[in-house]
Order: sequence, then structure tokens, then C-alpha cells
Amino acid sequence: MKWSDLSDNWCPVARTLSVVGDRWTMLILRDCFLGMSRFEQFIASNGMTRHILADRLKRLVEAGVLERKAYTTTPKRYDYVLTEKGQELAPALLTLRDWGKKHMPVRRATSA
Amino acid sequence: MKWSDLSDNWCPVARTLSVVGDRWTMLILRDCFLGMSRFEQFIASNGMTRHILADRLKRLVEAGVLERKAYTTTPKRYDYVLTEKGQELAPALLTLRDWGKKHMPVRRATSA
DNA sequence: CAAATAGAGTTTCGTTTTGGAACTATGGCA
DNA sequence: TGCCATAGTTCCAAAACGAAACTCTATTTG
Repeated sequence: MKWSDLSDNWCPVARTLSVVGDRWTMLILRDCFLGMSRFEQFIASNGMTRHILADRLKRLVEAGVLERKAYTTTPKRYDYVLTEKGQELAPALLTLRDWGKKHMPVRRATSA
Repeated sequence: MKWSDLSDNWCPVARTLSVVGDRWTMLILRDCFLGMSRFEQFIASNGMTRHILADRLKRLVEAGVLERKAYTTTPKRYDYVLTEKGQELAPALLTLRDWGKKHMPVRRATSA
């Protein structure tokens, strides 16, 4: 099965995962909830590579989770901000955070 | 950054995603919550390939989310059942389900 | 003015991961 | 004896990914 086929799956969990179920998307959204909105901020925050970030941002905008708002015209540059639909992923992030706090203790310190 | 490095990330969301943040794991867990426990059931339920399922089950057992319990000895066969730690992912699944119900309407019917 | 810096991507290339399918292994059953 | 069920494992080609370099526009600095 192709991953993209999940968007029309009978199961609402699967349909959600078709948008946020890959390895990096939730971390981008976490950063959005922490107040970040720009390409270089996301890059600095979670160590993903540039073209993967570009791809994920594009998908999230297409999915209506983020909105791409120009903040300068020359050159064109954009803020990526949560839409209403994106905001409503907050409970999901919070449950994931709570589970991590309880069940995934940190073994050693890391920089990133 | 390697995905495996996330398990020691400062952020509890990232640490959670190091276990359940890939493309199929959450769907396996959904099936567990729906009462499934065997290899062929998971295969029939969500169309993932056999060796990816085998890999994910192994990781989930290593992570302490599932437990591998023999239900026959010859040949050795196993049920994969949620541990306490796994059970506590229920709230996360529920928030993902709710978001999908609200924001990801089905466009066309699918079989799987 | 030339050169360096900053922000936001895009391209290239080599390595991993994945999807698809076939193959293996063990035992029950007709 | 041969077929079926369960649970994997192996193989190969295709897709995704990580790392690094490159592009483009404009601003700042020497």
C-alpha cells in the first residue's frame, strides 16, 4: 500500500496519519506551537535537512495545517503559521508529550 | 540528524516520536487497541508489507510497548499484546482519531 | 563599490528504507 | 503424501533520506 492512499482510509486515525504520520512533521508542528514560523528556525530547531523541511512545509500547507504568509515581498519570504485546523492538533501534541515525559526518560544529555 | 537520535532528545514529544513516529507504527497500535494481536491479522488489517511489520513489531517489543507472548510452542508463535506502557498510548490514538474525524473527511470509499 | 552575510530554498549524489513478491520453516489436516 | 495456515526472511528495484554544495535576492560591512 502507498502511504498516500491513507488519506481516504475508513479509519480516522489513518487519515490523520496521512498528514502528520511521517518522521518529521510532528516536530515541525511542535516548533510552530513553540512560536516558530520560519524556515531557518525550523532548521535550527530540529536537525532535519533543508529539502526535507521544504517538502514537509509544502505538504502541510497543501493539507491546510499551515498557512504560508509573506512577510517581505522582495525577496519573497514567508512565515509558516498554524491554521485553525493546525491549532486543533494541540491536544495530540500534548498527549504525545505527556506519554514521553512519563515513559521515555532521557538517558544522556544532548545538544539539539 | 539520524532518527534514532531522537530517543534522547530534550523534548518529550520527540522522544515519543522516536518510538511511534514512523509511518506504520501507530496503525499497528490502533489494531492492537481494536483487539488484534497476531502477525497475519496486522497484515490483513493495514496493507503494510511483511518485513516492515516484522521490523516494527520487533522495535515495539524492544521499546516495551508490546509484549511477545507465545501461544503455541511447536512451532513457536506469538501474540503481540499491549503492555501497560502501550495501553497508555490510548489518549494519543484518541486525539488523532478525533482530529481525523473532524478535519479529514473521506472523499471516496476504499476497501482496506 | 566589492565582498561578505542572511534567508529560503533547490540540486546533486550516495546511502537507507520501503514496497512487492517470492521463498523458508514448522506443523495440522485431508 | 500433498496442501494449507502461520509467521517470518530474503531478494531486488524504487522511493525517500542525509549531507553538502549551489542558487537567488537583498542587505550590511569594509
